[in-house]
Amino acid sequence: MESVFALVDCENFYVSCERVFDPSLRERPVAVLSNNDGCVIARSEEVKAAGVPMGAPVFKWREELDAMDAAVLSSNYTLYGDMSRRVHALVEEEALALEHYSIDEAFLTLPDLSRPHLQQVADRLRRKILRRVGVPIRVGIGPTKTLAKVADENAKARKRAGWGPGTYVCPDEPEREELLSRVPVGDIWGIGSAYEETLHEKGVVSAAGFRALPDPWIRSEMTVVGLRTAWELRGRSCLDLELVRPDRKTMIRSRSFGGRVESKAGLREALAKHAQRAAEKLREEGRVARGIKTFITTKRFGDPPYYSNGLAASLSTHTARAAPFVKASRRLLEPIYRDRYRYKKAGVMLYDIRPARPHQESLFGRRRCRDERLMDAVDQINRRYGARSVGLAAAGLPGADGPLGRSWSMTRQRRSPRYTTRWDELPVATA
DNA sequence: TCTGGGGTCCTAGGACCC
DNA sequence: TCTGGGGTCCTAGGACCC
Repeated sequence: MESVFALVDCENFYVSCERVFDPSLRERPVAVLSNNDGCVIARSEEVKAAGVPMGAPVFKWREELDAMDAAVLSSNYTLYGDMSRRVHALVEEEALALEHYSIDEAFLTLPDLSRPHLQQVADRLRRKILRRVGVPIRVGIGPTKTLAKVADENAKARKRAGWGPGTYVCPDEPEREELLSRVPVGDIWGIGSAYEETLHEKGVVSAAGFRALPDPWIRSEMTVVGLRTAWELRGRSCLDLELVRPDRKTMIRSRSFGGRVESKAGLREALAKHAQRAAEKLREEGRVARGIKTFITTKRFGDPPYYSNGLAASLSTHTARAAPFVKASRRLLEPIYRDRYRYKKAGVMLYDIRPARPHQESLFGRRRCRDERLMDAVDQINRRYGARSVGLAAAGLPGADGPLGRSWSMTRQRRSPRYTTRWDELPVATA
């Protein structure tokens, strides 16, 4: 059966989740912040209209946000993750097949019906999610993923202009050409700021202009990735649904510091925390890793001089135990650490990851069993009594001031309750 | 004072091998 | 005066995404 692609995109997802459970937010502008409460990563329409960009540092926009009486919230990923699961489950009921593309987006395939018919399907889906989850979605439909994205963008633009409910089906040629001539080239999925600049220099400003470029030029300037995008815009599908998520190849755990860290001891503690968390995550996923890279950086804005460095190593065996990674992170810090820099961020990356095959870790069978039981116990205690109730001393003691002191601590001061995943944080209805 | 965190893919170039 | 022609593997860097 012929099929078409649809993209379901939750509108201002994090803001919408917050508004489901706190109706007072529905009448107010809302911004949701990144970890550390540093940047704005989700904005209600009012906040967008005021010009606050995605990723904007909140301190720079404090006045604007205050002036419009915006609610400024810390992010609550537990809540968003659970809401995302609900949306995906309902969308799946309507789909031939579904790809969980991101926390707030899903690609799906639908039967290739007439355009008015597809429009009905999209509108029905939107009503259903709104009624049963409370989150408004947009739906864009087209013959390829990239054109479904274009349709979704168009649905957004039309809705802002007061023309539609937030659903749109990509038309056939020649109307499609007319639509693409109005899409700025930088708005195409797969064209970021660097390629946008290259294309502008060539005098190409619209999606229609881009897809008309000769293949060899696109291939040489933008690799096969760019070429696929052009073909998709011409209606030839090159990107399939990814029905099973491929196993991850790397895992990064990193954080910016609340303040600045200069001492080696401070960095050591931070890296140990990250290594420990990464190993914990590995165990959660039933995987083991062998490669580890540590990196430290002073950040890029102001505050010179800039320094950034990293170093990688391979352990003697695949593992998911914390201690080898913590030890390695300490060793790898030595050659890259430089005195007198004010470090802003540190992290570890694990690579060479594969599924754990039970009882194959190393020759030291007895030792391994003991360590495995220890890690099981650690995970159980942390699940029961809260994250990081126990851990390695190298990663600092909970609540104690290690070398990192307060500069480490992550601020998340305005997080809303985890309404849907914690019994003690359920919303209360009063009659 | 204050600027997120986590991923993927592709290419070029070097090391090494036969 | 002259520098093979393939391969593979690895890494760094650049591009993109949400």
